[in-house]
Amino acid sequence: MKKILQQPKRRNKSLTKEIILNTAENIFAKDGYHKTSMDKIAEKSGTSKGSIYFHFPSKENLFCSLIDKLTNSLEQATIKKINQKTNIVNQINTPLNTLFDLISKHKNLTKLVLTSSNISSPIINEHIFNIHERFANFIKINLDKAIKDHSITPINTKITAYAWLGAINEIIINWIHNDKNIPLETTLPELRNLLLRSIGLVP
Amino acid sequence: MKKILQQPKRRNKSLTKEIILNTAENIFAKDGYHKTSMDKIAEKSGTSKGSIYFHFPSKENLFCSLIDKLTNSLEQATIKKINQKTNIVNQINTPLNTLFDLISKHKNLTKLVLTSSNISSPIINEHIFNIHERFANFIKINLDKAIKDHSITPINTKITAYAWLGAINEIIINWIHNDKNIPLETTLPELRNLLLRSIGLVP
DNA sequence: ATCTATAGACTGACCAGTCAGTCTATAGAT
DNA sequence: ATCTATAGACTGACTGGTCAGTCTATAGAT
Repeated sequence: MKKILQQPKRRNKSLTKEIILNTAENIFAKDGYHKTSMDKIAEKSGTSKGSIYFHFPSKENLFCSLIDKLTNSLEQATIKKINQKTNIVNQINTPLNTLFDLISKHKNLTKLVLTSSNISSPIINEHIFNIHERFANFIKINLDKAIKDHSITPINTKITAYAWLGAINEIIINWIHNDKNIPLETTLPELRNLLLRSIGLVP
Repeated sequence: MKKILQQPKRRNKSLTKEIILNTAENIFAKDGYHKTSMDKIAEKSGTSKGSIYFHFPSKENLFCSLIDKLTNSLEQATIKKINQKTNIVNQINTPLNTLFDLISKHKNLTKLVLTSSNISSPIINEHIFNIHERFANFIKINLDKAIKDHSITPINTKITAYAWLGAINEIIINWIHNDKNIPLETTLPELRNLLLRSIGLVP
């Protein structure tokens, strides 16, 4: 057996896990899932491959953990805002503002989440699909509420929710792609009006 | 050097190219970009790797050729339909019908085109982005026309076009994922109304 | 004889995941 | 206060496999 001196170990409990997550976040966001190797994450995080596999069972799992972390914070921030507002227009406006604001600050990550459909891993695909479902459901529930209290006329809220989700995604993806430093917020008024009109409200 | 007898060659000019394209289409659609190897395409098509690389310079190029072939036929079919119709409601309804009809018949391929964003290849990403742009532009031009002849009130047609594209995509992706044999057409009336309302028309 | 299409063995790079072993903090015994 | 023993965090060389792309040989057409 070879005997090669190891580097001195860090001793910070699972602060290492946090370091790995943060590094992975950056590299995945920059290079995408397939071009990111576990070796690179180990190198850039100043840890080691063994350490990564000590904290995460697989690359897929690490990736899903990341996506969860991100979408959870998005969801929490948006829910907090929507509950403060009473009328339907503000209920659309305010969370959309919050969403756009957060997204502007996490451009690469958003791209990662929005476009990681074709990773060819059933596990990840299912994960991403569930996130879409969660967000669509969030929209649906709020539309259902609005119908119940007669703020809007009855419509198929499931289809509407998915259509809205897709519309918002596409606007964001397009904005990410053209990084011309135009703030995402400039599209907000038009998009909001579009969404409002689509459920029969006149902005 | 080993000397192993080759199989007899096929002699069909560049019918081979067509065979390769068709086989690749099926495998890419079923397994996704990364899980599809050139060896598998060679094997399943009954040709060889050498033959594939004779007809296509790279895997990326083969994939892009495929996407082009598909989107071109979609675009052609849709354009043909839209030009026949005069009033705005039919101008939305008819091509949407055609689109949904074609998509229903090419479920796997649609999935392939709609979700191949995170392939981590700059060339393919750019290609896909251009296709989005082309489709959005197609919608935009028709909306602009409608504004010009006062069928609808002025709006930001670029944002609207991308929002529509995203909405339609998301509905389709969702339909593909839940393969419960529910025909895609059932979502059509609601989606069409949604789109119409979003530009200020009352269905 | 030359050109074109084809076959498939081969190369080289890359990479997820494993494993045998190392280091360090601390709990409990003395 | 000092001395183990154990747990748990960590290391990086290594393995086994994959796969895009290359190369040489060759069959048939002109």
